[in-house]
Amino acid sequence: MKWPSLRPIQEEAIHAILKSNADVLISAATAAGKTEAAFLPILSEVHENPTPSVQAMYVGPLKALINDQFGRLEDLCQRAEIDVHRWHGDVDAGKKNRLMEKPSGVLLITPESIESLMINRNTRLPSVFRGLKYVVIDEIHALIGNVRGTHLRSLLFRLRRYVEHDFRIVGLSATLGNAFSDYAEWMRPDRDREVSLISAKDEGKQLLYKIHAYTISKPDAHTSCSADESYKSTGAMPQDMFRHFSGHKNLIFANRKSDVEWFADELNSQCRAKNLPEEFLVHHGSLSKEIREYTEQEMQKERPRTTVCSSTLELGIDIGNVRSVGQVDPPYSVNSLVQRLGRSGRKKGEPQRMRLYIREEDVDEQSELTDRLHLDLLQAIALSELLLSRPRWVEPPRLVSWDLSTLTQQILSTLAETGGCQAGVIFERLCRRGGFRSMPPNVFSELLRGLGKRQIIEQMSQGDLILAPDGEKVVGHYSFYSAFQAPIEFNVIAGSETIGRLPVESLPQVNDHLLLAGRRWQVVAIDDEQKVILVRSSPGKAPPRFLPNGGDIHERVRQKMREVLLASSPVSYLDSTASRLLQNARNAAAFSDIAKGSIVALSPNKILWFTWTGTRTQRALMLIAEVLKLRPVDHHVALELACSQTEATEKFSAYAKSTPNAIQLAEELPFKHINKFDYLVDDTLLVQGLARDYLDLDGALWLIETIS
DNA sequence: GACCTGCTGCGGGGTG
Repeated sequence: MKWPSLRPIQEEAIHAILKSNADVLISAATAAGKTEAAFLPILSEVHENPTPSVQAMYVGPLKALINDQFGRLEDLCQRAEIDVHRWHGDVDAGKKNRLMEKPSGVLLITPESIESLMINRNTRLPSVFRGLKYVVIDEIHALIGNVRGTHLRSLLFRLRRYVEHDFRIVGLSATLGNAFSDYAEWMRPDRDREVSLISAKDEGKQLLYKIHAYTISKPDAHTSCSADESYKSTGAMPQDMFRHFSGHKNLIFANRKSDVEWFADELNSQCRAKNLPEEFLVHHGSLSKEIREYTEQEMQKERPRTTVCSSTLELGIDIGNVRSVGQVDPPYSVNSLVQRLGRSGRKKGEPQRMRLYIREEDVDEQSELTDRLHLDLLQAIALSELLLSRPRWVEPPRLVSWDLSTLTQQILSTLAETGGCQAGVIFERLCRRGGFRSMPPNVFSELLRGLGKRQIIEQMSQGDLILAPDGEKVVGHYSFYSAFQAPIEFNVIAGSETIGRLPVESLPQVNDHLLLAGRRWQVVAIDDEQKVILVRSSPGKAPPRFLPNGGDIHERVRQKMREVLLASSPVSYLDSTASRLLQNARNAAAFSDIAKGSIVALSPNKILWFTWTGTRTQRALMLIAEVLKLRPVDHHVALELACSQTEATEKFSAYAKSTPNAIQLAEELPFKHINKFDYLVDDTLLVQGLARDYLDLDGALWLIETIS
């Protein structure tokens, strides 16, 4: 390959893989040569001991990533005469059939396609995977701690049945943080193999970092101004963004797809006003594949281009050398801030550049206390402080203990794989020796009974369980293969071009204006049958609507926000507005005694309880306050309660003394169906899972103790 | 208060 030398992580990986029997985790920035680090030793071994079977399997979270890696691995493998195959939804059936008939070499695949193999190609599995020695999991941080990771882990355990000798796992990631043990636990719950860690040294890159703040006037409650109106009052922010980013190659991340569209349009309007070519592109998950690929290709060229994007460009898709990264509004985790920052300054000697843009409401003495604390700015500073701290802290993955939705999917899949099976055998494969180790046998039986009651599965006279006709329908539909829930969407089409998709729950009306793919449209017609929205070009503009879908914020981030608020030292990377707003927030905090106690009385019958805690604990507190009939309002870092301080303290203490239990509390949740297959599970079981994974009662009780 | 991801088999029509 004409490389002058190997990188240190590549040399280390060769030793770890060839000279030991351990599983391996490789942690290094994107484009640091992780794929080669894993595959150089693996391919050497495959080359020396060829067998008529797939010998190494690469699992990637994105089709685009698999396509990228396919090219690179083909280059490496050609000379060694090792076959490389890819398998995902866009690969044609002929190629798939050929692999099934003559399995060999390296297979690149998605978790969902492994699921489809289990169901549709089960008779071929022994010959295809008999000689499997290595499973390489790319971007492993994107899979651990969510249902997709639980799914993949279960599939890998199921696959072991077809493998002659147990395979080793090599995980690749750019942000492991200090959570090595969580990853090791995920990979080897039985600790039957060592897991060794190989991580690239911090290169000590120069970092240019700035937070810009803007005040926008609060939408007037009396004129009931729509959410769209607030977009119009962002003031000097788009102009500054244009000055900071035009003429170079950059990425600007926004938290919402509607913001991506809005800011791309604002920035391109400025190009037009200045008679410059439009240089701002868009990238997010509701755009058509063609438009996303166009943006990815444009970013690889030399021309100055800035892409406004959602988290789609956080993962390893190759988008060339990015000069600086922008971020509109504070992100939600240190993890994602690290990933985003890491997209800039990849060239040797280039600094990393990050600009955060924070929108804060204009406030005065009369404004609500929570508004006067400028919580978005505080969150941005808190995340920045955690990002800049050494050693750096990032959120550890949360290993979900009772994913009943994905277990249900795996039960149905096992029945399809085997054509019928004893309950005990399923329990053995999926739970006792599978991915769902913490599942007690009695809960598993109850889950099966629930599926029987719903006529999804049935028991034959000899005792074997099989799929009932309704179960066959669930498994037979192509949407079965993924463990995660996806919304129903309408395609947006202009002429013969598919632009993107919009969720059925928030469709526009005919004649409405719409921004999508960085262009302005008007809706011509909506076809409910075909699920199609026809649009044509039009000068009017309105941001598109997508579904809100809140995620979790870690408690450490909220604690850091409190620390920043109660400190008095200046923060070095703020612009003048941000400094002024931080000082105002600190003054408001001092004036309202937030430092002294966590409860602030707003009126005789209204208090704010500052909890500064993570989403799971806050959720539990909200539910408890509901149960206590305190009419709570969630301000994220605080609870607003309709009572006096004495009443709140008394009621919460009494609750804490009543030996509360998490399951009873979970029963109070208004919506219990969170994940894809929850509709096949009895509520009595779901609340047990929710009590473990969705609410943090212990954290809530601990906070209650601090106020009583 | 948010973002992202994935999947099949078949019929119809065009091309070599």
